[in-house]
Amino acid sequence: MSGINKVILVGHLGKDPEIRHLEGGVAVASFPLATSETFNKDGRKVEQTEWHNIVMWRGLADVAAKYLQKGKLVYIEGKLRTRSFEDKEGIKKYTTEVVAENFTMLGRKTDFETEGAPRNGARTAETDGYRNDADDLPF
Amino acid sequence: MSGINKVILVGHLGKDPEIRHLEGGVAVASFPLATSETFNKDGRKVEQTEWHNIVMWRGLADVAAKYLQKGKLVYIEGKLRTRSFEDKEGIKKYTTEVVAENFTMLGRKTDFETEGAPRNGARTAETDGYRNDADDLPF
Amino acid sequence: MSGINKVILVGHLGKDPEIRHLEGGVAVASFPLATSETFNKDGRKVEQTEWHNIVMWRGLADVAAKYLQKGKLVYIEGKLRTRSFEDKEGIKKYTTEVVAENFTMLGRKTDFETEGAPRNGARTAETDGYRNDADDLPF
Amino acid sequence: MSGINKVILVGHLGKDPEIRHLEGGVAVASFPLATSETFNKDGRKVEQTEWHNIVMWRGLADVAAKYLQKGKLVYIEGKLRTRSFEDKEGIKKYTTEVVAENFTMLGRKTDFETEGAPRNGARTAETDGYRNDADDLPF
DNA sequence: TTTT
DNA sequence: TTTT
Repeated sequence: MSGINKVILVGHLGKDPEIRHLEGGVAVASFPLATSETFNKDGRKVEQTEWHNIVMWRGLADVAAKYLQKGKLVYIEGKLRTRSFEDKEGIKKYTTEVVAENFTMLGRKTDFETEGAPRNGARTAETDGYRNDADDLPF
Repeated sequence: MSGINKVILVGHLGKDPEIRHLEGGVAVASFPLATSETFNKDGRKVEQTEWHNIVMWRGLADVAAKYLQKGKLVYIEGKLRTRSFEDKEGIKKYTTEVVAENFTMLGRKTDFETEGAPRNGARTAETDGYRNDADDLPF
Repeated sequence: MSGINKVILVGHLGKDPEIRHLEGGVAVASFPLATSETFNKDGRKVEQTEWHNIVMWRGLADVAAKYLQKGKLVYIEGKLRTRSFEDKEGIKKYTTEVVAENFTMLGRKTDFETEGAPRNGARTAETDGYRNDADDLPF
Repeated sequence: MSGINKVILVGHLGKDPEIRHLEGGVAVASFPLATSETFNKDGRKVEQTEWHNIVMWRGLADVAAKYLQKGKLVYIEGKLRTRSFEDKEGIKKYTTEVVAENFTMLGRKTDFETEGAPRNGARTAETDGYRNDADDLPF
């Protein structure tokens, strides 16, 4: 039976998205996202930051490349996926990623403006609330 | 600023929960959870299963120990947490876990009955929809 | 700026879906869904049931018509939408509905078999985890 | 069996929270929240705003009274609840509300500063990521 | 490596 | 009635 595998994050990009193109031309964007939590410990405020590896495919990767940047606040919805790989020493390791299915930019209007984009009315419908229509992801 | 780090899963336990008690008596339960996704690939049905490491603390661990079992269908809400550890060879590795904040059992009523529990009206409010009231988790 | 409007429900259908076709042929399915919550009140178990009006459009409505039935357990993801209408006395009233964006059937395999469907391997990828690809909904 | 009834919203307050105290002293805060969605219709950008009635109880209401204000951007998690009431003409009507279980403020640091609060370091752990510990709500 |  |  089918199950549910859903992740909801609101956080800041730790770096600009890194874009790769697979053989066949499929675009893949990836970047780290920080979600911080503040709580009281013995009367002192403590901040705990969790880092997530975000991966975006195809059309979503293109939009990410265009609008997401280090420091931006973003809402991301996706699913968990753990895959194995071999490091340089040939040791098998595992990594868990959040494969994004859609994202929405949060924050001030100026936050949506990028270097390469016009400063007036640059934001399109696709920038906020972009939904991946490619559910035929290769995994 | 604070962010959001939320995971929502519906899946089946791959094993009975494993219960440990830390020095101080704090209970920790852990078990693998499978979420399956079925999709069409070239006209054939393909099932993809993702495995998640679930961790429950304190009161939630106690309830898990009492009611959760291999094969049960459960809804879990929690957050992502990646931690490092050294394997037996002393190699540093990372693992990502879902730290559960509450869970709800899904499925038939008979699914809530366990070996050790009475067969009549055994299910209490705590079994379905248990919420962790210990937000002072040690991480 | 764009926001987030998301609803996640797991519950049982109170009735079979009711299917209508708008002028233009667009299919709309609607049905009530019950989500129950059990809690302790003064030592006694009390069950509280909340009823939700679910609406599905286009392809999702077709799948609902085919597979969803009174009593089935289903996971639904969607968004809130409040609209006004006039009752028979001409009094303006409001109703809040959950416009589903995708759903997944939960429960036993036999629960996925319907009257009109073959009893062997009838379940297709579309039955569980159907995602609405029509984001151009008329509202 | 227990179900899931969960709402996740990110939006702006349409008004300051309105605080009432029930007999017994229980605090209740309520306010409208707007979630906007932008999409393309025939090449033109169209914005659709949905309004939600948010209700917060007890400790959560107190925190809301202290920190939430008209215009603020906030993440809210809660559940749906439909209740009936009689309007001034004695006509029975229904209203659906989102009973918040926790909220997190989003946006710039200056957005967390209120009239009555000191401008330096005013924000405490409670302002972002407040979780309602009173699950014994009166409904 | 983000943000407050 | 919010925000962009």
